[in-house]
Amino acid sequence: MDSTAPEESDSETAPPMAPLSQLREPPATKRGARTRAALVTAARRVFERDGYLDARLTDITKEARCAAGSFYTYFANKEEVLAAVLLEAQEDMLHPGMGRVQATDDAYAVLEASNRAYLEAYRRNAKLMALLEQVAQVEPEFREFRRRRADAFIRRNARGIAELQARGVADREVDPMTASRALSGMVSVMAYHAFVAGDVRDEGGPVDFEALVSTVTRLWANALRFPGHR
Amino acid sequence: MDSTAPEESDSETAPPMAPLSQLREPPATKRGARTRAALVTAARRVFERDGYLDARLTDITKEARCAAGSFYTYFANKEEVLAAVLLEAQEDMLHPGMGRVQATDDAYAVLEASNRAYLEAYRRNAKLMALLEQVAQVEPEFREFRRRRADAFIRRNARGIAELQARGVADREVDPMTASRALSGMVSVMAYHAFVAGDVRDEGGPVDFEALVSTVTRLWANALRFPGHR
Amino acid sequence: MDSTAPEESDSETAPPMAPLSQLREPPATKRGARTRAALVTAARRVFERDGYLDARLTDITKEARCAAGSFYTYFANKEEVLAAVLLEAQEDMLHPGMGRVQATDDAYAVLEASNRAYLEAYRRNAKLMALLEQVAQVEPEFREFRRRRADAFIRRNARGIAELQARGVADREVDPMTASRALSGMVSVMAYHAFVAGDVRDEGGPVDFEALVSTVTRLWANALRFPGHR
Amino acid sequence: MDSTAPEESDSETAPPMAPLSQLREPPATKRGARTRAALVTAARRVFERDGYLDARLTDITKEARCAAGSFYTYFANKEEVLAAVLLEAQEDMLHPGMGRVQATDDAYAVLEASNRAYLEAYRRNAKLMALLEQVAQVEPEFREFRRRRADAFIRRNARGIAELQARGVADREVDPMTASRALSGMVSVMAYHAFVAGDVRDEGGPVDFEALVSTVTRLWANALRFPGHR
DNA sequence: AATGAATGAGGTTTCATTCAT
DNA sequence: AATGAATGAAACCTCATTCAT
Repeated sequence: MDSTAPEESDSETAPPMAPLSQLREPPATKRGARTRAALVTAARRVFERDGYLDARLTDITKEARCAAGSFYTYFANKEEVLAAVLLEAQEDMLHPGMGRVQATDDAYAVLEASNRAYLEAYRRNAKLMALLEQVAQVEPEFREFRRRRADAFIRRNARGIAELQARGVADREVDPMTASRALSGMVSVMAYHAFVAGDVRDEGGPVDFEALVSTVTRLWANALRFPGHR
Repeated sequence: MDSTAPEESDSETAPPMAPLSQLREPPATKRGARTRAALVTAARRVFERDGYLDARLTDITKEARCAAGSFYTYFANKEEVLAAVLLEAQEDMLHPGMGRVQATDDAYAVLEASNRAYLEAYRRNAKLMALLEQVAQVEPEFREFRRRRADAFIRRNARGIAELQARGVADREVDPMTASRALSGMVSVMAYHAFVAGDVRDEGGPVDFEALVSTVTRLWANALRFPGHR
Repeated sequence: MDSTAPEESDSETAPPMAPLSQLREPPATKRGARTRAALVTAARRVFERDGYLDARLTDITKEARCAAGSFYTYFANKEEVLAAVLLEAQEDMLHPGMGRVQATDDAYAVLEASNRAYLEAYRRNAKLMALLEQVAQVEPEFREFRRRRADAFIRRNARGIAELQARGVADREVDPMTASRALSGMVSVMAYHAFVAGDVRDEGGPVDFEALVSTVTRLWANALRFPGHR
Repeated sequence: MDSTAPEESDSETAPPMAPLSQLREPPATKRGARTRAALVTAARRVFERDGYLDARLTDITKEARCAAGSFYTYFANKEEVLAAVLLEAQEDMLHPGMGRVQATDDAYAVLEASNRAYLEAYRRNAKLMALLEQVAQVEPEFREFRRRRADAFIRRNARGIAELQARGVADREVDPMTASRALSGMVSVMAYHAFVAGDVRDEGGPVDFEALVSTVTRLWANALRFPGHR
């Protein structure tokens, strides 16, 4: 089974990240490719530093060491660079690689591995996740993006839950999609709190990552009434 | 026990909503009070309609049928009216009244009532909650506000969990605060999805409120391993 | 003889402070008189604290503990209160009383006494003088006021110089008015530097008043070639 | 010796006009340089016409035939353009060139030449001097600018006085700095009266420049008791 | 006389986007 | 392709003055 995750979408089948993939054709020359890449990198840095709303296009071009006008050779506006930034990071954000435990039929172990993979990915991309949260509140296009990303996770986990129900491992009373939404949401909220909101908190040192994984997994397993663990 | 809830703050004891309570002295005359009230009402309407960022002060004064300058008789800026709007709605948002089941010792029933009360309050104030989510991404002052609001709920529920653990009704392996954060977060995510994000969803009709309450309650109870229910 | 002074006017004969004397009739009731007085006092305090330009009418009414509207019962605008403030202080600013040495024919002693009186008056009213300098740069009406005030001093001193020339005590080569303008200006510049600009200076402690008087007097006497002193 | 002058600053060694020299990097292109220059010229014209306070930024851009926003490409605000205006005129205001009489040891002739040079420079820049007086009353930064400018003159003259004292040509009883402040101030007051205040005066025709120079020089020489001149 | 709320004109400032070089 | 200056719409905010109680 495949667990976790919050308010996002895009399974492997669905047209991935639809609205954001409408990018113009890639630069023809090498120099063009270099400039474009510099802009994307710069944009990510500026967005993560200043937030989407406070980021000015000139900040980005300045950071990329190119002229203000050059921006428009590659992007139509701020939204479009952000799309490029997210697209570039998408791979890592979407597919929290977890090959290891796949081969077992210990549902609990699989769940735990899955949660760990999700949380690690979240931690790795914390600033980007924070950015996405912000943008989603402001730009409908990205609200949709976030929704699809979340949905992808939720569906995946729902499939896992349904499977476990079939195997008699999970409580059959709950609707798999609803349960998945609730539990995936639970994990994503914890991730947000630990890696985004927690960043700025003075209280408490850094989050105990393993404790987080195990608490979340335990609650999830309990919620589905996994049999006889612990 | 007293359950549920997401990213909010301020118990009955703590200085309620600290940063927002720094209000200037109330208007001295009746007319002043009327104008101020009109502005707050107008602001709420405009904020809910256009969002915080797109709301222009002149829209608010226009809606309140007063001159642009009058705004500044009562508020220093957009933030301050929003504070007033939230303050006015605070009562209802903070204390999802649930007197009924208090007297029972049936933990499950109390939990369910508590969740229902929370979700009802969320639904009643859905637009405001959406607004708060948006503003929290943009204005640190309101991020703090949201955090305190969430914390209040989380603490309250953590106390409930600890109590149940003491009575042997809840799983003693989990840290009450962490579990509360996870489960309260789970409920708030569901509420957000149902009443905020769901508003704009085309798919699916209106959310089945009772199903929501019972699913959430069941997962919560399971997660804490309430004994032998259902 | 009667010395000193800067760029101002109003002798005893000329229509004193013409543009400022157009005040409305005094308040009829006792209460009115009290309010008006409070406003003038408050205005002086606010002007001296914030400067003329930064002083807001509401600051003045607040300081006077009365309503904004009440201001217009007594004054048409900011200029008019300032006129009232200056008028009230005029006596002391214009007639640096110096009776003592009058009876002597020692020109040097008279000159010194006169300078001392002028400088003492300037020091006493330093904040008001600073205010006047500021306003004169901004409001033509008060530029004129300052000019008349200066002229009065200059004319008075010019008469003194002419007299001394007649008695053979002062250099006959210079035009009394021009010399008076130059030397009176010299004293006023020193006063401004010592009591206005000097206020904010960190360097040097407070000005040595007596040294100031004697230097200024010596230069003045020398300039007119008073015979054989010192 | 090197005489004259009032409220000014910055000798050849000191960091010249400190607070105003914090300029951003100059425009990179020719067009940029042209626009910037047009703005400075326009600003000077508008300031001299309307005064600093009444000058609106839009007046300046209109006068410079460019868009309102273009202003901010080169200046952050009104203060900054004024700084540019003053900086551009500084050379002429600060170094009233007078090479001619340098080679003589006739102290009186040198003094007279120095005074003439100062007064000529003042007259040439009369409108700017008036502007500086106004701004100094309003913007602390420019008050400081004026102070430094004056100080430079005063120090220069003080050195001259000290030298003459050493040569036995000037009265040794007075402190050179104080005397310089007084006499330099005297000259600047006369200049202000003749070229700034006098502009708007109806009475009297244009000032007799040579009479002004000679009166001021005579009083100055007398004040320091230059021996047996005439 | 006093009160204090209401008014509204108008300047400043920002910054995404365009465009001439 | 790159440059960087020019554009201008739009929103905020101030505060002297008026006016209804």
